[in-house]
Amino acid sequence: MTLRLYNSFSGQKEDFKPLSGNHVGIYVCGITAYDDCHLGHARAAVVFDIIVRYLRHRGFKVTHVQNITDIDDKIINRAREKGVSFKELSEHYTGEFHRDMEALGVARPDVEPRATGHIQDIIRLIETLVSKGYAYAVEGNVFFSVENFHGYGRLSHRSLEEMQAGARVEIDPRKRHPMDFALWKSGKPGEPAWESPWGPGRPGWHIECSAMSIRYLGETFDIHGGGQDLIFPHHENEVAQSVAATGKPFVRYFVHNGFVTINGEKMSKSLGNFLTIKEILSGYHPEALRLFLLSKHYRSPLDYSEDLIREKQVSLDRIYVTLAEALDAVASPAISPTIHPGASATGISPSTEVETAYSRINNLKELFYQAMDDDFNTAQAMGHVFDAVKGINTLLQISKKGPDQDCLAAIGAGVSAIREVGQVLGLFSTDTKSYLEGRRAEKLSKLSLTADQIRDLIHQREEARAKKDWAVADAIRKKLAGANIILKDSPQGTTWEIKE
RNA sequence: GGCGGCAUAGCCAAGAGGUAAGGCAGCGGUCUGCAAAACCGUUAUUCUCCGGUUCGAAUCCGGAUGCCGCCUCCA
Repeated sequence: MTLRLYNSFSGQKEDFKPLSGNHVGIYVCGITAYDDCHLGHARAAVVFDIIVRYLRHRGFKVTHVQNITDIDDKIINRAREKGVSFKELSEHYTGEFHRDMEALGVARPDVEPRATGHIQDIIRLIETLVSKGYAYAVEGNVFFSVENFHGYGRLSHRSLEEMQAGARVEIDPRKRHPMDFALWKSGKPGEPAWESPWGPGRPGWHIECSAMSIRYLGETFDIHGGGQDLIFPHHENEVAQSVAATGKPFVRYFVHNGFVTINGEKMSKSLGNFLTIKEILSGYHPEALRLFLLSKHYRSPLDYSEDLIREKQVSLDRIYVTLAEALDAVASPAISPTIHPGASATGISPSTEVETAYSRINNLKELFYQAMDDDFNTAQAMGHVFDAVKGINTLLQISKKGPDQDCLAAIGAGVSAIREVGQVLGLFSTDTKSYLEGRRAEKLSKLSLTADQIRDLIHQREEARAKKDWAVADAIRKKLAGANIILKDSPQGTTWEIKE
C-alpha cells in the first residue's frame, strides 16, 4: 500500500516516495518565541507529531527538523515593552513552548535549530543570492528580487500581477519591485545586530528557514510543513530563495495544516478569544485535546468550543473505561494473553453478535493503516478505533456471563491493537488506572461532597437495600444524583462515578 | 479588488462516480428491585440550491447563495 499525501504544490494527493530510499527529511516551521503558545500552535504541533510518528511507524527513517525563530521584530518589540533583552524573552518563551509540547505528548524534533545560531549560514546564503543576481543591497538592507526569479508564485498559485493588484501594504520605496522581500535588515541603534558584508543587522524572517533546512536536510528534501497561513508569503519566499541559490528543487511535498477558529471566529487578541494551550490543559486532559484536534482532517478548518472539547473528554473517558475493564478481564491468571484470536474465533460461536465483535477487533489495524495512508485521515481512523472499542465491550458483556478462552484472547488482542494505533495518534498512553483515578480526583475536586461522605451514603443505602427498603435506597440514589454522582450496583457491590 | 477553501442528520464528522463510516444527543429493547454502564435496534430515501454529463452523482462540470481563509505578523 502506498502512502498518499496532499501536496500544496499540485493541490492534489500524490503518492509519497522519499528522495532517497527509506529516509525522509521533514522540516516544519516552528514558533516565533515571543508569547505563550495557543490552540493553533497545538494543532500544528499535533498534526506534524502524528505525521512523523506515522511515517516512523510505517518503517521510514525520519529526520524531523523544526526551527525556533528567536530573533524577529515581534521579539524585539515585546522585549522592549517588558524591559528585557531579546534573548531573555525568546529563551523564556522557548522554555514555555517546550513545557506545552511535553504536556501535549508531542515528541521533540531531532534537530531544533535557532536563527541566531545560524547567522553565518544565513549570510553565506544571502551572498550567494547577491552574486547570482537574485538579490540587491540598499542602505544596509538586502532584498530578494522576485522579478529575477522565474516561478515566483508557484506554491501559492498566484502571479506577480495578481499579488500586486491586491497589495494593501505601503511599499518600501527602496524595493525595486513591490513584492521584493527582505533577506537582511539593517539594525537601528539599540537593536540586536550581527556583523555582515552589508553592515550590522539581522536576518529577515524567511531566509532562516532556507538556511537551516538546507543545512540539516540538504538542498532538496522531502516534506516541508507548517500552517496554511505560511503558504504566502513565507513558504513562497523560502522556495524562491532556495531554488535561486542552489539551482535545485527545494521541497518535494509541501504539507499545510488548516486553521483553528473559536466559536466560529478567528482567534485573535483583539477579539479576546485567544486560548493558550495552558488554559485548555487546565480543564481537560492533554489526550482529550489531541482527540479533539484529530477529530477533523488536518487540512480542514477546525472550530473549537467548550461543548466539543468536553465531548472529546467524555469519549476519551469511555475508551479508558473499556480498556481498564478489558485489562481486568484478561488479567485472569488462567488465560494467556498471547493467544491470537483470529484463527480460533471463527466458528466458536454461532452468534453473529460475537462474529461482528471479532471482526471489529481484528480489522482495526488494517483499517487504521488504510485511513492513515490516505493523507493521514485521523478522523476516519478514530471511527475504526470506536468500532474496536464497541467490539471489546460486546465481548466483555459476554464474558461476564461465562468467560471463555477465545473471547478473553480477543479482548486482549483488541486492547493491544488499540494501544498500537494509539501510539501513532499519541492517545491511550496513560496507565488506565492512573488515568481513571486522575479523572475522578479532578472531578471530585469540583464537587461539594468528599469521597468519605459519598462512601457513607453508599453504606447507608447498602443497609437499606439489604432490608429491601427501596424507598430509602432510592432517596439516597436521588440525593447523590443531584450532586452529579451516579451509583452503579453490581454483584461485587456499589461503585460510583461523577457525571461530567 | 485578486487568489483559494468549505457547505453531509439536533450537534460534531468521514466518504470524492456504484447507492450515506464513526462520535455526541434522542427514542425503543436487553440487563437491573429501580438505576447506571455496556450492548442490540432505531434516527439523513438523501448530502445548500438550480441546471448539465453519466446506466448511475453527496462525489465530475457550469451557475446561484451562504460561510471562511489568504493577499500584512501569524500555526
